[in-house]
Amino acid sequence: MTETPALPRETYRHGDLRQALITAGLDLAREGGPDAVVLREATRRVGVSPNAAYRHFADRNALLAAVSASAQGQVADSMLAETDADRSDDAVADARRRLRAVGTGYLRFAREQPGLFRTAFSVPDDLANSGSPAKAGSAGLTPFQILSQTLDELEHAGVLPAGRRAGAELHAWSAVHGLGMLIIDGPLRGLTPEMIDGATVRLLDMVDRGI
Amino acid sequence: MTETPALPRETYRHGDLRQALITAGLDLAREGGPDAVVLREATRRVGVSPNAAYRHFADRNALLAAVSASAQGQVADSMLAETDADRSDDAVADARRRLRAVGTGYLRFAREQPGLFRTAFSVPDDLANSGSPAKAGSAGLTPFQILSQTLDELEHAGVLPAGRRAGAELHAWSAVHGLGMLIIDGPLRGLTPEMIDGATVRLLDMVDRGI
DNA sequence: CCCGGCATGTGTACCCTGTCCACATGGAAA
DNA sequence: TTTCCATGTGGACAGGGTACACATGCCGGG
Repeated sequence: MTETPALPRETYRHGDLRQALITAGLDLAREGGPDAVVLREATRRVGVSPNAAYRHFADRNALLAAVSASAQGQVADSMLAETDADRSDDAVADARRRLRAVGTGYLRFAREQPGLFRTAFSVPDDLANSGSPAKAGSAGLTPFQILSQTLDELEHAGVLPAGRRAGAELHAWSAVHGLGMLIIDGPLRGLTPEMIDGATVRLLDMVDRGI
Repeated sequence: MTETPALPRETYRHGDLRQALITAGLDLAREGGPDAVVLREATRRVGVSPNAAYRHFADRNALLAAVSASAQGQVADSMLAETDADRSDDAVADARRRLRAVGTGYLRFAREQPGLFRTAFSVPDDLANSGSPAKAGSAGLTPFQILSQTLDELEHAGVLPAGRRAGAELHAWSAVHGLGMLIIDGPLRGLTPEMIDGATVRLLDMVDRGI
């Protein structure tokens, strides 16, 4: 952010080409999803030759992975943005409300930033990396970690039976993620925002009842 | 299937180039997902010049859409393959079992044919087309139609309250589809088949409880 | 303070892909 | 039989990923 893009730079070295490429990649992803993250275009926007990228990323896929991780950080922010920090004296209601908020934030991001959302989750990943700092949002937590914490609260509040706690991330995430995908480029495109809101609420009802 | 691929054909006309290209596209998709559906490669495998494809498809995207629809037909077959036709005298148990079977078949396909699964659902679609014959399996039903019928049974059996029937496709599908995506290239890759089986069962539990 | 090495960028080149245009061919309808 | 047009072919162009050789100048050791 310290230099003017697409203008010839003063110094031979760029300063932080790696981050600049990721930022450019995020712009591309926002506009057109993962396929739009084109290595040559990213370097062009940064004002650097195409091959310069190879000093910082093994190949296009490595760049895309970095962009994807960064997008996941934005998802994390969106998830937390929906939660209100103040707690009532009803731990059960709090915990359930919080799970809904996290899901709502997740789906809001999917709707508002479909390109970034697809990019965030279209790169093959691994559970082992689900806590990688590269995927964390401003709060330092990755989407998976946020969900995990929320489920922990649910368990402590006694809403989620201990026997169902293990792997619960999976189920909650599946439901919400699936709806996100179906809304973005599945058969649910074209629904009005109101209809999507309704579907979101009812899907979260299902999770609330079923988890 | 009537001609030998990659061999020079006898006649000037191909016979059914359109279908041959779709078949080749399915092979490509099976091996590498939607991105692997490369127009030139498909024509190459069929033994035809690249431009010949343009007599049958407006562009690469149209080919991909046709391949995707065909893949959805295979998903439909997989969903039905899991259901056993015989009914007991317990309509409630039957209906619930059938919903599980449909979900299981869907997820089995995702695991066994990840490339085709991704291809089936990576093409932007519309609810209005969810019943298009191009997406139907051998039984003449599309995945969406199969799910709808199953939910109708659930409602008739009294398991699904009438007030929750509308849009229930959405929620059931979301949950199962989300798990499929997470298994294929989300953070759940690398789980053993047993773990995936367990996750599948428990996810279907959640749907069963929550829908 | 200077200098040399190595990280970082550049240029050139190759192959692959999608797609446009002009042209060829031959099966079928008149 | 003749003609027409649906179907294929060939050539060409732009854009993309990436390998290889080369350039540059920042930085640490003398």
